Formats: sequence, structure tokens, C-alpha cells
Amino acid sequence: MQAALELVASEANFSAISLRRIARQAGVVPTAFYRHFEDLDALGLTLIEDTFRSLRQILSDASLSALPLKGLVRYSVELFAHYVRDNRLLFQFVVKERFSGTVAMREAIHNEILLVTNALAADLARFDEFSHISQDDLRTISDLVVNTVITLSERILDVDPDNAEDDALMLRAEKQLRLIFMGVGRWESRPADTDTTA
Amino acid sequence: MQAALELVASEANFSAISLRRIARQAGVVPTAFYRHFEDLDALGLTLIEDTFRSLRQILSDASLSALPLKGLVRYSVELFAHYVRDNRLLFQFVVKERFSGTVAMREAIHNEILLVTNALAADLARFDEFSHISQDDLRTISDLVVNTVITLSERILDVDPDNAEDDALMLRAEKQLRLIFMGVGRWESRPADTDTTA
DNA sequence: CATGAAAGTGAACACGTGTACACTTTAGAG
DNA sequence: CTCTAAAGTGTACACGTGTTCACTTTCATG
Repeated sequence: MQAALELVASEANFSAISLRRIARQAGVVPTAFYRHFEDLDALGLTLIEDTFRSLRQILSDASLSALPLKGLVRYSVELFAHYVRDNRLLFQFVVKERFSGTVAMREAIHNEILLVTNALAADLARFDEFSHISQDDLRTISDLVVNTVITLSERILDVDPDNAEDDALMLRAEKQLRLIFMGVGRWESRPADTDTTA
Repeated sequence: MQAALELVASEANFSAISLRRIARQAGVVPTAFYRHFEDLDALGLTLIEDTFRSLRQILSDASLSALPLKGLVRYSVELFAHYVRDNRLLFQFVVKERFSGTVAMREAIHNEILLVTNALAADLARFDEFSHISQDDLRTISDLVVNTVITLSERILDVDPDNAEDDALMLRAEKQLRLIFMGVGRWESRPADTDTTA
């Protein structure tokens, strides 16, 4: 698995590297691969599963919903960015395969992200500031937040590890999230369907 | 080029298909490929270039900045969604290669998106509603908007063409964009650095 | 109608690929 | 110490790959 991650990080993507190269990188003969996985696909799916199992762990450990809303944005962004940096190869793999992987892999990633989005919606629902928001709108908002965070991690992974440019990226994401939450204050979940601003 | 697009749409991604397969799909012998492109890379870059040339055309033709801000969101979303559907294969290619392509391809796509973001920032600057926003913040906002629209197109491409599920996707993106613009109303570009909402 | 460039052809090359099979080594539990 | 399952090995096969080269066909232009 480590060998696969290293190769994917140094090449275009997963489908561009072969079973034989992975085996070579792992210091093992090609046929030994089959002792561990049925398929390259199976390897990929395992990597995805591992990534998100670990991410879910982090997110539930942080128990964001127990914190005060004030300052939550900055804290969350930092937590997440830190975690992405610490698991660079794993996330790089997921980002690359999200749209270019096998159907099975794409679906797995998609479903995992959906889970995170739903969890966020449930967390947000606990705050008074969101009490006027319908369940449906909560998920729409969570979706926007999650997408913004995903974009942040894609960018962190794009700059090289010791560039220190990350701070600018985090600041931007933070601003964007704050902007979103500002909108929430004016949002009405069952408004007359007329535009309020645009 | 058409052959390559068709294959990429039916397979995982560009690096997973070979010169020989593209030639076969085009009804031509492998060596004939070299009469048109030096490289597979060159083909990919050309496809990207074409996609964005055409997209820029559409966006400038629409001259969004000449329209009233009210209703702009819905109109833009519809325009864009329509265009994505009409150029399904092309966009599918770009979405897949955005993170999993060659360095050259990834950079090309990244730069093109940056151009669109900057153009949007310039357009927004013309509206009175954004007069209190600093240039820097305008780009941050445009970035968020562009990312939201990109996410919309990724989703449109993920459901099959005649599913009619698109309306729900567009509605969600529309809501998210309106939420963002609501936030803009309360945004202060040089505030005391204290959080206003979170 | 001639001509020259653009497009397409077919054979050949050296090499990388996934997987099958029978075999050997490793290492931990009884 | 023994034995068994897991991990690793080496050989072999049929096939797909990018690229080369000299050759033929197509076809618009003068």
C-alpha cells in the first residue's frame, strides 16, 4: 500500500501505474501482490477506505459541536489542514482518484464525502444560530462548506510540502467560510421565492 | 480528438488509454497519429485549450456584467449548466484531468480557471453592491463562486445525460450562490479582525 | 492536369504488461 | 521442536505498448 501511494504521488494517477511497478517499489516479486489483494482495484478501494476511516476518527475526536461557534472556523480549518499535511500521500491519492478512478472507487469516495457532509449538517443543527434553517437548507450549506474545505486540501496538496504558502491558502478558505456563515444570518429557509440580494 | 474524448469518457482517464486505442477508435492506423500530434501530451493540451477557448467565448458573449444583478444567479447557472451539457465529453475530460493529468495539463487547467476567476472579479467590481469590497476580497469571493460552479458541473457530468436530475443540482448551486451573495451584504473588507458570526 | 504537401499505411523492433503455476521460505502457535 | 498457513519466488505465456522507417494514397492548389 505504501509503495502504491508513493508511486501515485510521483506519477499522474493510479491507473497509470502497473501491478509490476508497485511490486518492484515494494521490493517484492510481482506475483507476491496476489497474496495481499485480488486486484489493483481492491488495493485502491482499501486505500480509500483507510483514508476516510482515519478522517472520520479525527473529526469525531475533535467533537466540533461541543465547541463554541465563535472561533470554530479557524480551529476547524487548522485542524483539517494539519491533518491533510500529515497524510499527504493518502489524500493525494483520493484527490486524484475522485474523478479519474474506477467507478467503484469514485462511488466509494463520493459516499464517504456524503457521510461527512451529513455529519456536518447534524453538528450545525445543534447551534442556535442555525435554528431558523430547514433541514434541507442545512445540508445545502454543509455541502458548500465541505466543498470549500475540499478545495482547500486540494490546494495544500498542490504546493510542495515545505513551502509555507499554506497560510495564505488557509486564510482564504477561512474568509470564504466566514462569508458563508454571514449569509446564514440573513438566510430565510422558507422565504417568498424572491431574491434578497441577487 | 473526438476519438480520444470518447475513450476517456468510457474509461477511467486519459493516461489509461493508449495511442493505439485512440487511433483504432479514430479508424486509423497507429502511426497516423503522429501526423497530427507529436505526443499524447500534445493531444491532451490541445483538448484543454479548446475547451477553455470555447468557454471564454460563451462567457464573454453573455456579457454578464451588463445585466442587472437581480436574477443574475439563476441566469448564470442555467447558462453554464446548459453549456456543460452541450459539451459533455470535453468537460468530462477536463474534470478528470484537473487533478490526475500530466503536470503540464494540470497547470494549463489551473491557469485557465484562474483567468475565469479574475474575469469574474472584474465583472463583480462593476456592481454597486460590491463597492465596499476590497480588490483582494473580491477575488476571494469570486474564487468561492467559481469553485461552486465547478462543483455543479462535476455533478452534472456524473449523472447520466437524460436523467433530468439536473434541476435539483442546479437549484442547490443556485441556493449556495445566493447564500454567498447574502454574506457579501454584511461583509466588511477591513473589519476589526474579530469574528462577526463564527 | 500536374505537383507537392498532408494524411494514411504496414512491417518491424524491443519492451512492459497481467496472470497461471509449482515451488521455497518465513514465522508464529501448539 | 514441529507443523501449518502466510508470504515470497521464478518461469512462462500471450498480448499490448510507443516509435522507427520507407512506402502509398488523397486531394487541394497553381
